[in-house]
Amino acid sequence: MSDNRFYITTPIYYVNDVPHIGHAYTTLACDVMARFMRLDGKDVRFLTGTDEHGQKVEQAAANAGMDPKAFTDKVSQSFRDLVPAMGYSPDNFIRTTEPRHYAACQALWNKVLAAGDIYLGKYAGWYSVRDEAFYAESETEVGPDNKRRATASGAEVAWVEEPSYFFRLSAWQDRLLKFYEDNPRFIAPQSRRNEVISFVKGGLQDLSVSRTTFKWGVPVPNDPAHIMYVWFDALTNYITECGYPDETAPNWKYWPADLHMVGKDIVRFHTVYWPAFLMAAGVAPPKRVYAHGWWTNEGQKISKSLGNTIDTVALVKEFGLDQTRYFLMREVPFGNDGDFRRAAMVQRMDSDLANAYGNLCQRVLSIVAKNCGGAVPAKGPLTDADRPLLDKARGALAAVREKINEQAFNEALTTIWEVIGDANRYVDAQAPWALAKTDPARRDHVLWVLIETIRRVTLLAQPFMPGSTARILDQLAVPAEGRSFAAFDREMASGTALPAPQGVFPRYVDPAAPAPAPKQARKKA
RNA sequence: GGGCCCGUAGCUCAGUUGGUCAGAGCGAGCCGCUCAUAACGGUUUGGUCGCAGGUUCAAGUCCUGCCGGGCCUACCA
Repeated sequence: MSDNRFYITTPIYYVNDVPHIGHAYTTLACDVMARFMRLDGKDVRFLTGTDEHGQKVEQAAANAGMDPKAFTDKVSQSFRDLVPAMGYSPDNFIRTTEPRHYAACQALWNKVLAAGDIYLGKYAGWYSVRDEAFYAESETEVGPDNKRRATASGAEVAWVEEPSYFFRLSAWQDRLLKFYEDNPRFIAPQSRRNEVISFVKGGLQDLSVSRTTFKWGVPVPNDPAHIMYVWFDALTNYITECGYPDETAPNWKYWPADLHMVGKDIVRFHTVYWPAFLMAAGVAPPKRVYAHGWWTNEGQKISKSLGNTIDTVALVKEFGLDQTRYFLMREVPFGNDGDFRRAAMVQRMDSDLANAYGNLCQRVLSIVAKNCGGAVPAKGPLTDADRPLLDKARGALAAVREKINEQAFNEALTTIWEVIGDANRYVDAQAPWALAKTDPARRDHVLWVLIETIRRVTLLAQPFMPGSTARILDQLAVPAEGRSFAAFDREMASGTALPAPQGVFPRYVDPAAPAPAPKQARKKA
């Protein structure tokens, strides 16, 4: 709709899971987007939440001797706790157990039904409770214990026959392909887009969208023996938030979403089923779905059975919040799988943050504090030595914005750090400590250029590291209203009093031994 | 079986539509500086651009085959 609005969502997380780096990563990417867009003057809506329905939850609640709602109230808390722990800034945290969500699901269902794209049939097949999915017989195999399991997931399956409502997905193949073609940005990255198109071209089968084997979910209108398929329920949260079906609701202005951020495992639900549901109901599909990759841990796949899951909160505790956020966004080209290595984490923390950025701030600010009376020094005439640095800093906003619009977070950070690198080189080349004796006015001017450059890169780094950058901006005496991108070109005013500088990015301190790390720590693995 | 992606310096990766494309960062060695969080800067580090062919005046950059890694999907059953 209005290009001044920006609506971004995380998937809603299944409460039966324990939060891990996958959840944290998806939400972090959204948080960076949301913060950037807010700073860039957009009217942002950033939504995250939890998916609380389904047979697994029903069973888990029963096992715990609890009512499902009470149970989900409890287990969803760990996801809500992640918000402050990771510094996320969602505008709302939605839960599928909210009454308004039931209303939205049922309204969407009725629309699709009225359009003739939902019909009652019968489903028979091998069903896995754990996977919440039906499998073709060929997708299962009988193990030595005589139990049949899904080949892909290893989950036990049972033969189930039940009446079921179906979504007429088979009728949407051509319209979906047309939609993909007309909206080349809809699926990202490109490789995922290729996969989805290839999948849809391979033919689509009607989709079972209701279950009668359990109760914990949204009842099908006028046929409460049926509970809606979890994905029909879950995906709808994105429009529930906007007030659906009330298209006069205050939040409806945010729809269609600008970006659904998802992990690569749930691309299909978001790029095939979801736009088909919406188009069937006469609702505009979202503008873009970005499927990011997975993390491995020191080169190994992460799995619960291996016990090598990564607890992001523990990372924050050891390395710091902004350091962790920076690493996750910087280390890997967004969209690719990434490998978490402690050595790399420490490397980033020390080289990029402490040495390059933190030390730049510290060295410049301490010269200013000692030589310029603790105030922003006087700007003098610009020379050819100053212009390349200042020009690059000035151009960085547009460059970073371009990267952010493509979710190229690592490239956005690279762009910022190029300026930081140039600034460090500029310090050495200009040697303000030498100028102190020969040309104090020039010295002041050089320091002004540096402070101005630090201000700009720090403004741009805010979405990634909100806490640390706020502290640096405090040290630059940049007022709150000077921290949005609207103020990007508002230069530092000479004479402004500055507080005493303080280090913001410490180097990593090994809590164990003071012994230096072995030099060739990672030769082979 | 079909499809998609990838394999470039020790490590992580950039390399548009073929012709300074053989690069960056990190690590390591050497040198310099001293404002700073022993931080910063300069410089070096000599990679058959997975392998083998082909197209072209010219190919990491296009084509074919092969090897290796990842992913989507199908089926044999």
